[in-house]
Amino acid sequence: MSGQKLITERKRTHRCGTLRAEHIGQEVVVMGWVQTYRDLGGAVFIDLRDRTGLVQVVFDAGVDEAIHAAADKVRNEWVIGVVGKVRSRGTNVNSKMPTGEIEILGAEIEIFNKAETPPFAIDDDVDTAEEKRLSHRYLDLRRPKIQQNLMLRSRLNHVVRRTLHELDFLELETPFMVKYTPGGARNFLVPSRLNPGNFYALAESPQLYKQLFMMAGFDRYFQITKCFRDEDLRQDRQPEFTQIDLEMSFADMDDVHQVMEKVIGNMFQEGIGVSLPAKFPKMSYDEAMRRFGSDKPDLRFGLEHVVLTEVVKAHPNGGLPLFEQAVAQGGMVKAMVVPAAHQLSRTEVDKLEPEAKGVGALGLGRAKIAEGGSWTQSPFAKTVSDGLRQAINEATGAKDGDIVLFQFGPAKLVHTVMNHLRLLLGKKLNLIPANQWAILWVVEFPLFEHDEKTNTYAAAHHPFTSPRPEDVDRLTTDPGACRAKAYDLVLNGNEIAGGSVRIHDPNVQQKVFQALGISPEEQRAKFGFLLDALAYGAPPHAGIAGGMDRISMLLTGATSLRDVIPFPKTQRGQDLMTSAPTPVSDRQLEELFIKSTPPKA
RNA sequence: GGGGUCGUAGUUCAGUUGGUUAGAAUGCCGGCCUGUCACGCCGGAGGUCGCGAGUUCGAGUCUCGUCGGCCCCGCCA
Repeated sequence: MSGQKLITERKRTHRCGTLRAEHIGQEVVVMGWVQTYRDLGGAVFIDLRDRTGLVQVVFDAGVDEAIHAAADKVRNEWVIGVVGKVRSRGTNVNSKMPTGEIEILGAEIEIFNKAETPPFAIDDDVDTAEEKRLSHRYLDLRRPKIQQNLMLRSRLNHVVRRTLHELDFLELETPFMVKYTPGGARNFLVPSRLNPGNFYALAESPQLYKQLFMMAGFDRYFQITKCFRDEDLRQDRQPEFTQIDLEMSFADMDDVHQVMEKVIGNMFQEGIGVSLPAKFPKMSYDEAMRRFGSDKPDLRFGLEHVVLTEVVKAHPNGGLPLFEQAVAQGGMVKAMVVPAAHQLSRTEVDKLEPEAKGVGALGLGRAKIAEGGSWTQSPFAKTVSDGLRQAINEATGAKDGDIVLFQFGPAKLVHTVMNHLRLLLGKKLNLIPANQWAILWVVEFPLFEHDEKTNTYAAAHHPFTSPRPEDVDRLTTDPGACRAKAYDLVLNGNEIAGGSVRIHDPNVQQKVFQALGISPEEQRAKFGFLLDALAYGAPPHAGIAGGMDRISMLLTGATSLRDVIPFPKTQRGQDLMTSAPTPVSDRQLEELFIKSTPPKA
């Protein structure tokens, strides 16, 4: 009853979850793991599991005493093979199982392997601590839901490859071990034994290499590839992650958008049967910040922001000195209306204040609109002038019973806090509809970000991003006002792709470097090879990189990246199964000419 | 670097004001049972209360530290 005969001679004929009424009468060979066994004395029922699902096998003592005795010993998670005839369950159909119309009458059983009792049940319903799941990831990966996630991801990979091949893209590879360049995300470093004291960096992205492919004439490149960033982890951030990376020559922004719309559209259609619009709507960065305080707005619900800066300016001495002060200092004032219908209580509003403070706010201004448009439950109620109050009511559209939340101060902080509050209330008030997909391009990003402390500019995307043609002259006069030919793809409030048109004109590139304060020596040291390549005949080119993990997460309905990555790291970047990273021996370090000086415990 | 939260049986959790032998469900082991599919019934085993100090006559419970999981801010060109 045990051995390997089913493997060497009989071979598997079907996968468990695929059997249906049409197979009735056939003798089948199935193999898998024991999900559950139900021993009724004279009959043993076993639900056998493989990646396609479950099928019930019955071992009947009345039919075959010996096989029943063998099946009687089987336990959960044992790996077995079964030969038997598919038969109807008659009146005992289980409508909850896709295979519930049929069962296999076991005629032969082979036990490939016994199993220890698993530390947690292999079941989607079991709410096991993440720590336990990750330390026994090979068991966690047996759970049907995560298997379905990874099977969907496999299909998505296939769809991406097929779509891009159809569009004449070449799948080309780039190195993981690359030159270290400062700026941007922290790099993981790899010591070079052959070059003592020198290090490679693990690639943050294939960015420079894919541009070099364009300069080499490959015209259209793509790759589904790992990227590495040594930054802190989040629910939607892992230190190694997968990008759908592509680049195309003789292309402008719209060409990249069309390709990506096709790729994402096919992923939705073939992955989960959802049709997205052929073209995705566009929104400018400025509009996104103004209306939502975020460059990745979730358009599935309202609670839009209203900028009141101009309203405050138009009502000098309006009785809200804090608002006026913020405006006078170059800041902004924003409001958000929570309609009366949501019945947000005073206590609930009070609870928002610590939330706002948690993301940097000094406080949370609020007012409840009473009959006739007056304000109550508000620190501003007594001082605000009738004129300013009415103007704010009008600008925000706030009506009787509505609650208005305010923030004022530096624009960046106001946006951050109001965005946080909007997302928080969206969840709290159940405003986010299920099964809805809000996708859009966010375009016209600033080319540079200004650093207040050092009064310098940094590349908002990366230093090879092309400014809009009409902004090229401003590179030297007013860098802060330059807009980039850069774009992000946003789905339900998640950034799922980002890219840009690249600079192919060495003169423009020089101006950008100047604006960034990167000296010619520094340019050579960091990007010499790319500048050389630009000088040898670079085609106009543009590209984008999509976050495969995040896209998979959204399409599977998972709430964490860890549910679509087979072997993820914890928040501290550890692999609980292998316990990586670990110390290494002094001898290994010596060989690499490295000294390690971890802080003492 | 900072904030929040959690850690008790294999698992998920409960555990009162600090007070007898730390409980439940499920899983596991044994027995019975031929139509179960959350099978049922009977019986049994199973605990460094994350770890270390401290307070106390007495700590799962209070204090401090530490380790780890998760969420967030900073960070992620």
